[in-house]
Amino acid sequence: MPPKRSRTPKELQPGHELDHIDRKILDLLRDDARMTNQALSAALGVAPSTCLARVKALQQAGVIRRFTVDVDPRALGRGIEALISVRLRPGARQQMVAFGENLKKVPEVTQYFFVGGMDDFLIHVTARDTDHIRQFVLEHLSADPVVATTQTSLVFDHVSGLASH
Amino acid sequence: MPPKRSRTPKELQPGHELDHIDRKILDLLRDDARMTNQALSAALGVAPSTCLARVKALQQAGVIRRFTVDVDPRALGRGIEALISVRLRPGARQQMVAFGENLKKVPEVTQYFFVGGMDDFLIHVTARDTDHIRQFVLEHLSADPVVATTQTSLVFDHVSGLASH
DNA sequence: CGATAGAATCGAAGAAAATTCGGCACAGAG
DNA sequence: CTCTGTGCCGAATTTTCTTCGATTCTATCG
Repeated sequence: MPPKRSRTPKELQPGHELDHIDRKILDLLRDDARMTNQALSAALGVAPSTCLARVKALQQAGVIRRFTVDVDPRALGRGIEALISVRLRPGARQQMVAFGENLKKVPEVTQYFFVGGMDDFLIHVTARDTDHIRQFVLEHLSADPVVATTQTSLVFDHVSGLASH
Repeated sequence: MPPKRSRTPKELQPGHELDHIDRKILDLLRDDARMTNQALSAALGVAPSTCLARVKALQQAGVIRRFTVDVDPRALGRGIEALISVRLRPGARQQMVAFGENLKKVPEVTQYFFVGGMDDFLIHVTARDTDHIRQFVLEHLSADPVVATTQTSLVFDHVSGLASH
């Protein structure tokens, strides 16, 4: 029998209140998700088995969406970052979801926001150089008929993964 | 003797070229950083010990900056997100670094960008409700003498943690 | 072409950690 | 007070991690 992988729900289960131990777990795992369960339980003052059950419950409830790694973009040959504001054509507002789905498949896109206000999307991209960014805008944005306007800003510094107590 | 924790350099070491195996490691760990070393090595077709050495080298070289968890903000009572553009006073451009440092300490701030273009900063915040956002802007931005203008946009959808092949 | 030094990989053994599970303690309901 | 459900504990089991010497690969040099 294959080792059954416990299914993590995509959606956050409602009604899952977090106590101070849960919050401390999240805080510690945010800093180091590879911390051993023993070290975690010791820092919390509970038994390892209890701690493990907590973490599993947090995953099961969708509080922890996933464990991941923070990779330096420069190591992947993406030394430059940009933020691109995109406004869609007024008539194409129904294709916003589809537009977002397409963005997920583009390797240069690391994250994007669907926002209210003047613009519709804000896209965060990583690239080799400015030419690479220009190529991305031309190929994936300007060429798309639903896109009305774009505005690109270079990122000089990006700080992420901050605590949320 | 306490188990000495191998120090991970803050800065990316130059000259660390990634081969296709390294890239696959990063891809797989991005999806599930808690994947066992055995499963990882099996997916790569190398021995567990080799795989472990690779991962350690990637950490040591600063390619992997850290292992972390993706937590649903709603679980922490932060059901609403916003992006806030900030322009600083022309005379206070030297205090930009200090401004960023202060942002790191504010719990509502999950990430921020220091950008070129019309605005100087773009801040991503999570909050309980719109009043909470308004309070954040008043307390941490409008009240700061170096801040010239702000513009807040609500986030309807946020997709992050995309692959970067 | 062949030799050699260096680096990377492998495999197995020992150490450490995760996981399971039966029992216990506590809180709330009846 | 008793019952019941929930969460916690801790030891035994299973799995995984980690180390290390031997081997293979690779690129350079004679």
